[in-house]
Amino acid sequence: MPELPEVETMVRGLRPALAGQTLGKLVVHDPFLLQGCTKGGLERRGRGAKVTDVERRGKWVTIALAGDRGFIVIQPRMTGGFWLVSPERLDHVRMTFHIEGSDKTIWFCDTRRLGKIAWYASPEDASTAFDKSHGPDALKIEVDVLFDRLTKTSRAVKPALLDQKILAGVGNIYADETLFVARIHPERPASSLSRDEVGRIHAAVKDVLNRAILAEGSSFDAGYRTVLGLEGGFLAENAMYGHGGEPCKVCGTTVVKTKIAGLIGRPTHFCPTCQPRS
DNA sequence: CGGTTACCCTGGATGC
DNA sequence: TGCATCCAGGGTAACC
Repeated sequence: MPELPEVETMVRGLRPALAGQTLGKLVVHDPFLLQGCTKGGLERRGRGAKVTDVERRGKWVTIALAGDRGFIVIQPRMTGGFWLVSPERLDHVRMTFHIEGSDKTIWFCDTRRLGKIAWYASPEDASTAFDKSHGPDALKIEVDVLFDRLTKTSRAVKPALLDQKILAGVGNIYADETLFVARIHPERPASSLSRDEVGRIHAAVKDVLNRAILAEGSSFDAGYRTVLGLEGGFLAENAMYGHGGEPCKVCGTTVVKTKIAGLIGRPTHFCPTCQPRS
């Protein structure tokens, strides 16, 4: 579930609760999610550690510990999320942080167990790992850089937008909304985009992501919730995801829900009139 | 090498 | 009711 706006919302909720606090203990409930560390090792690093900061990098949540305690990276992927209030499903709890000197607990839950929890010795090590698989953040990338990166590939523009190596943070919901706002067909070869078209994508991606952050992300079914267990409101105002078969809010044409090459199992929504192929 | 697909995992919704 | 199938916000390994 979580894309950039959901992860940003999580971090904004987590930071005041965690940053500056000391962990009485950290408990790994499901070692399956661990990558490059063990339950015992991570719990030992966490015990008595002071949290210096909580940040977002792309769709990663990073938790910096003081001194030599290292740097924790959590990838929520499809169904991961943090709770400052008791989660609805205790059987989906994968890790908990316990604040020293209080009875406060922060839960990390992940229904489908596709999320990852990694530990790095230093922020630099984590940055190296991040940079290997990610391009510039979608909220910070400059238009000329986006043009160079997008037009280097012959893939369709939608899978290119979802490729974290091109830019970091865009996921399926916001890729569809971005291309609708930019009036670009999702199957347009990325290499065929003009400067003007990439300029529209550049403006749209920031507009869409910032509006989604203001709405605290997108919630449907039993998926993503804020750290307080509330639903994000973006799907009440967006035009594409979840609106297949409905009239386009701009022109009234029926919104198409389909699958496109390069994106197995992921739906793509677009308006054939607002987003012509040519 | 670049593009595309299979697969990781779980549970809710839908269909027979 | 019970069982099979499909679907889902992400990402990576393997394939062609």
